[in-house]
Amino acid sequence: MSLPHAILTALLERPSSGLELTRRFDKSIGYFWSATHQQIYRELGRLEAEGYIRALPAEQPARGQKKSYEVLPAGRAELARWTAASQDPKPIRDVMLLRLRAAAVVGTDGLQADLRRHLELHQRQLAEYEEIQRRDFPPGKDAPEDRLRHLVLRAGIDLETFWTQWLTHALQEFGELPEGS
Amino acid sequence: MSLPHAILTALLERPSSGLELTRRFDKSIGYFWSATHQQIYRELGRLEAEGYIRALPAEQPARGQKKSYEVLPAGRAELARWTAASQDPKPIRDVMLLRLRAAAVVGTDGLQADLRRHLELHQRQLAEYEEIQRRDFPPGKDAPEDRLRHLVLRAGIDLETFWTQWLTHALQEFGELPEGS
DNA sequence: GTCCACATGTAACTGGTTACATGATTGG
DNA sequence: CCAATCATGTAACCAGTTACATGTGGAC
Repeated sequence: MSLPHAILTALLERPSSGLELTRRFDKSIGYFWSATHQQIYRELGRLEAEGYIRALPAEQPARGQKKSYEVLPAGRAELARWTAASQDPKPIRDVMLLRLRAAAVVGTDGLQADLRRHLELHQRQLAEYEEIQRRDFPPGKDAPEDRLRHLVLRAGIDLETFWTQWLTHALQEFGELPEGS
Repeated sequence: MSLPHAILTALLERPSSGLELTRRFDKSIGYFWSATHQQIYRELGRLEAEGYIRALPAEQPARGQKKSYEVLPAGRAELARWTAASQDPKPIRDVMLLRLRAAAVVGTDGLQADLRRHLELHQRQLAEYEEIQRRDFPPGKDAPEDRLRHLVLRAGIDLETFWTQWLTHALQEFGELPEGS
């Protein structure tokens, strides 16, 4: 049940229409909680029905018309409740690790190329995060509420750093592995 | 579409019944791809229908009777195909990061306790992985097919290490943050 | 014989994904 | 007026989750 709360957070940061939210979920919040426009519209409907948000201005009844939402007090309260509530961390769920485990049984043919591709993708993501860090969090001047946002960004940076290192390591092992087993 | 391939891998490592698989998915493979017994039985049915696996011995027709499965050549081929096929990495999807981002808007009240709890859980998981490493991969004698399994374990160790460090860092920031904002 | 653990399953629901539908606005 | 783009939505499907159902075999 995280998507509604991701949307509430985004709307508190800035009231938006469905499409604007969709675009923001392609970056920013989307870096650690992605969503498609179908999910977002469905969830906006539910949130409005529950009285957590409301459509902003003059009535725009239907399709094709832009409709912006803002968070109501009940929505803010629900988000605060959810943020403070205890939640268990989810175990890792990663396909590449599964593929490596499978490769230990059926052989490593063809895997190397995709490992290299993933390494490149993670390096690119890491560079993007570091660019954001340079731009939004120059050293030595974090405003107090920016501290938390910087913390989140650093998690992204550290995770991508982990992947690049691990994949590099994996490719080294592959270099030393006998062909196709 | 990863669960069937996780099951094929597990069955190749050792033919098993549904319940045995369920137990093995509580550790080992389950460390990076978990599954409940309901999922496993459903998937075993599909895999058998597709001719990737077959029930092992004398016919045991129904409920209450143990039923073991082994992988057929077609199943092994499918697993090899899947392992080698190019697949995009999934973006991060983490509730704690979302909660921190929300806390930047609605305040950090109550979050600190759960951060501490998560830190403990990740430390415990890390210790468990390191114990497995000591037991199964003593330094200096990795057999070639064990190399890949060790690589997977090291990913788990490094990820838990990342989380413990990041959570420690986050708690330090919280110590310096003004109360409840 | 009854209870409990073992073992296999069904049903209903939820969140996420993919494909498609429909209306409004704007540039040519 | 036509095509492209913006914007909102519907429908069908799939994987994972939760709750429950049913049968077997052994301990007492």
